[in-house]
Amino acid sequence: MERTLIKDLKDKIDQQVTLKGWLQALRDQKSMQFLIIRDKTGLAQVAHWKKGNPLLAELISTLGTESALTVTGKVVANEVVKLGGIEIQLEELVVENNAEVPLPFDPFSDTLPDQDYRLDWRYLDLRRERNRLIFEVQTTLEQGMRDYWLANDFTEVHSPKIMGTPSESGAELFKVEYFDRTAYLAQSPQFYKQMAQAAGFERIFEIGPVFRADPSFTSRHMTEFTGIDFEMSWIDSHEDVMVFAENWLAHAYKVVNEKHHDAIQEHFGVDLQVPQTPFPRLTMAEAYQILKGMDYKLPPEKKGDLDPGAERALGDYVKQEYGSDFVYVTDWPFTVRPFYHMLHPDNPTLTRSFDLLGKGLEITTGAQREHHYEVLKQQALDKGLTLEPIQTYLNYFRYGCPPHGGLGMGLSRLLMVMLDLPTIREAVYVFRGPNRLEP
RNA sequence: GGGGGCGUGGUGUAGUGGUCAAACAUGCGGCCCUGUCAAGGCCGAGACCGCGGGUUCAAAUCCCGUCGCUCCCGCCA
Repeated sequence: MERTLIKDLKDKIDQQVTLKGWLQALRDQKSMQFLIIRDKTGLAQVAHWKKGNPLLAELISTLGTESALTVTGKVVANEVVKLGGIEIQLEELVVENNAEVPLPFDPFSDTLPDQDYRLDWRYLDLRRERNRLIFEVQTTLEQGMRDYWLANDFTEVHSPKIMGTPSESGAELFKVEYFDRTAYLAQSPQFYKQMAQAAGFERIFEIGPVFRADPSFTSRHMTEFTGIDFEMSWIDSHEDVMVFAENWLAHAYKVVNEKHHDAIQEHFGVDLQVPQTPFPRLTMAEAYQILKGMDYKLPPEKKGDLDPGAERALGDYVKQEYGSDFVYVTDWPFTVRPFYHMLHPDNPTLTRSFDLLGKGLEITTGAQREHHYEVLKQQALDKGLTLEPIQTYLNYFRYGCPPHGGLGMGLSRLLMVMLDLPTIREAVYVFRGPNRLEP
């Protein structure tokens, strides 16, 4: 029999239906049994009169909560039932998969175990509607991003994640055995994005895994995460990238808002708003002035850079001054940026680069890239790199590479910002950290 | 990698030198009551207080080490 979703039961009064879902609660009484069934669309009460089928009653008594069930019965309107005034009179029950008793923890309890313990039993934690919503939002968010890219002539690429040479610094790379030699997991698709520019793709994006061997124990770091990257040719400066990015992000927010606004409000207490464009922009020099005015003291060794506290302070500042959750911080010193960021023609100590902060959290780094072979080589040397290992990359700039720029964004960090999540471990399907390889 | 905090039944907590062979909530088992619906009532099982060492007449409680978790910093998305 065709499955009926719980949300559609109200249209099936006096009909026989089949529900498929989990046993949320069992109230096993003397003459009656009540099974609360949950599917993705809601909860429904199933009633069973024990004397009508004593054998079935016995089976029901053995069920553990969270068992996976198929239930068939007649839908009746009954105003006594507090759950929507509807119940199913049980006729048939198939136990698809009984749940052992006791559960490692009850996902629907008022008090939840520590998050680390819940990560051990991630699939149970994900049964909570709130957690499923995060990934429904993520799906819609990515769809909104893709819509916008596709409408603007972007091509999707999938770059390799196994690399033969440590590309940038090499400090945070995972080594893997590769037959009889060593390979590395990609810590960024950066070089391959730029290869597509040299290839004449003009505009490309990639959503894919990124690996960082950072032993970071914070609420916003992972050793494997999903990177959202795009790169575009024929730009005049990093400003072109920022303009595209803010409109792209606003579109993605709009799509999410249209589909999930009320659910997000209900589960996260966030009244989601589509961000106003353009986002405020602060040069690093301006950011320093603002921090000074706020009496925020940066550690002296952070010269030219921002620490997380400074980022939070700037986030507060733009919220107050501009009512914006987002702010671009631009024109970072070359000393704190990678060698391939383009320098400002009128001030070669600064780069044509930007970070995007969302509610004071760094979610994006972007820049115009240096596309002149000789200049790029010199910048690499200035950073103390040897050219030989990156020669394949440098070659992209020898035979007609257009000016270009782009950015990289952390998908889970964006979700943290969007849904006000306290830790990235909630924003990712399965968390990977220095001490977490399971599940 | 550096610094702080925490580690008590399945889970969440209380207890910070003796009155703790450890309490409460929830969950679990049994019984009672009941068309239940945040169900209620009674009874019961379940923790050598992360692990190892030390101080003390006495340690869940203090000290040292160790492991785990967590937060902040560094690093970044």
